[in-house]
Amino acid sequence: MLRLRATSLARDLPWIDCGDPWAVLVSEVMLQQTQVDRVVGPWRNFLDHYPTPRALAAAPLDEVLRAWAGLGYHRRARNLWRCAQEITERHDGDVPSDLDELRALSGVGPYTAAAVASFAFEKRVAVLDTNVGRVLARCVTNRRLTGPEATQLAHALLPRRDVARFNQAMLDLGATFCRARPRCATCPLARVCAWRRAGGEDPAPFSAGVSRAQPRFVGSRRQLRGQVLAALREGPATEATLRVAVDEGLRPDLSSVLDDLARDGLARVARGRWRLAEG
DNA sequence: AAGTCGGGGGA
DNA sequence: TCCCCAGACTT
Repeated sequence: MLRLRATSLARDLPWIDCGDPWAVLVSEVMLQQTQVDRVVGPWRNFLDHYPTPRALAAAPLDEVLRAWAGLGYHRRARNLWRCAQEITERHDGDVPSDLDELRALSGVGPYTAAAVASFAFEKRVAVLDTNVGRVLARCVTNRRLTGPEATQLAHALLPRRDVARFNQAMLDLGATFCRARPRCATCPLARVCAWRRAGGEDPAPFSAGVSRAQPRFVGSRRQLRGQVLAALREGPATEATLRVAVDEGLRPDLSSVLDDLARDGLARVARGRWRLAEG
């Protein structure tokens, strides 16, 4: 049985034990596929602007997208904005504590729902992300796990109490030692790690919850989307103006990317001028 | 099951 | 240069 105890190895992050479910929810959405170091600053700024779900729900989307600057994955910002409206309407402005009610919110998937339920409400649920996925595959089982296997195993490992602390410790282990490229030399679990003891190939790749490799970013449509949104954050612009503002090699995809942004509800065009969507 | 979606830091 | 990141959603 894997046993973890609180140690000085735990990371000290501002949303831990902050006592505000909304602040926890915002942090978890920002942390989707985004490193901790990149989230801390924008998280403080965002909560400064939108301290409650009602405050975010009442804001125009273009303003929210400007507050999102630096985080990427801009559909998360729109989803969080819609999420705030759903919380305001369905839950009287309070972040729900029920796992299924959390899961029903826009932009809240299995990971985020479990994280908020555990970290904000002390619910007895396991969080499963890329960090935990690697710890389960390597340290606990030395096996590539299916989704149901990983979910069941993560829950079975939960201690009777201090569940939030346990979940946080699993995340910290994965982020500090059991990384994609593991640092076994200093890992506190190396002695009991199933993979270390057995040797052989790394079971983590393609195991449940573990992030998959992404296509290259430079030269991609994603890069162009980012450049277009950066330009639109400054104000409305014609397609011709945007074309000059983005990298030359990306220009052939501009019209297509603008259509995508409109379809995603992030931008709109009127009388030939593009701008961030207000809602 | 596979694609799509940011952008910067580290090796 | 390549690799990685506290996932969610669409097709």
